[in-house]
Amino acid sequence: MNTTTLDITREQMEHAAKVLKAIAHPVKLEILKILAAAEPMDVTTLCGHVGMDCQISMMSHHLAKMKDNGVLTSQKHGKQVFYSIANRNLLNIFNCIENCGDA
Amino acid sequence: MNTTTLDITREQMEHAAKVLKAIAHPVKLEILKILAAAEPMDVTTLCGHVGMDCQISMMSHHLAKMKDNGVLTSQKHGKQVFYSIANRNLLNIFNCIENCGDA
DNA sequence: TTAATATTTCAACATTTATTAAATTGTTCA
DNA sequence: TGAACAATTTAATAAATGTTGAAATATTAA
Repeated sequence: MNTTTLDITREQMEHAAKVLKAIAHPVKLEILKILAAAEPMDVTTLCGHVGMDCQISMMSHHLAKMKDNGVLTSQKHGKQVFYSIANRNLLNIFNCIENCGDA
Repeated sequence: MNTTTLDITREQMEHAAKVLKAIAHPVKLEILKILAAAEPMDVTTLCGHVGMDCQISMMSHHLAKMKDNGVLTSQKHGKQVFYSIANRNLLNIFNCIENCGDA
């Protein structure tokens, strides 16, 4: 029997669930991927990278939720708002997921 | 400017989003944590470990969803159904999240 | 075969999330 | 000032999730 003791409190669990919810969406993962390659980036440019089915309002909603949950940060320069990844350690989730694809 | 190119297709992204959705919930993360320490485990025992607010029907729903998305596997022995983690690589998500807490 | 136990399924409902368009705010520049 | 642009907010609606209790299914044991 394989075992691993994870030392995580219930509160940490609640927090983790919020963070995961904030990124558990194809477009939101795409946003992370794009920012991983080139951050910071403004909303309109980001929307262009995501693809033709991207609407600026939807993008703004996604970004706001990710920012609310501490996944992203933002900085305003003139008319534009530039988003960045708050903690790039989170990007390890992609490795983790790639290795779990063929379960 | 920090950059990292992630080689992940849109399809992988869709899949990843499904997996993340399947675990982005405090109780579901708790289930993973418990199974990480002692798998396989039957539904009733699992429910006992989760705590007083656990109802067997709710547990069953959570387990079904996680199984549907390839996170868990199950095996029936007599009256009981024992659940296991399909791919323990997924547990790295916990490390990843612990390090991202203080963003 | 009936009773007891373990789990799933069903059905109803409340809550949350996603999507879209329109209205609003804030900034720059002519 | 006011036109143009970037982004957010609001509001309406659709879709997905979470929760609960009751009923149904399956297995074992009496």
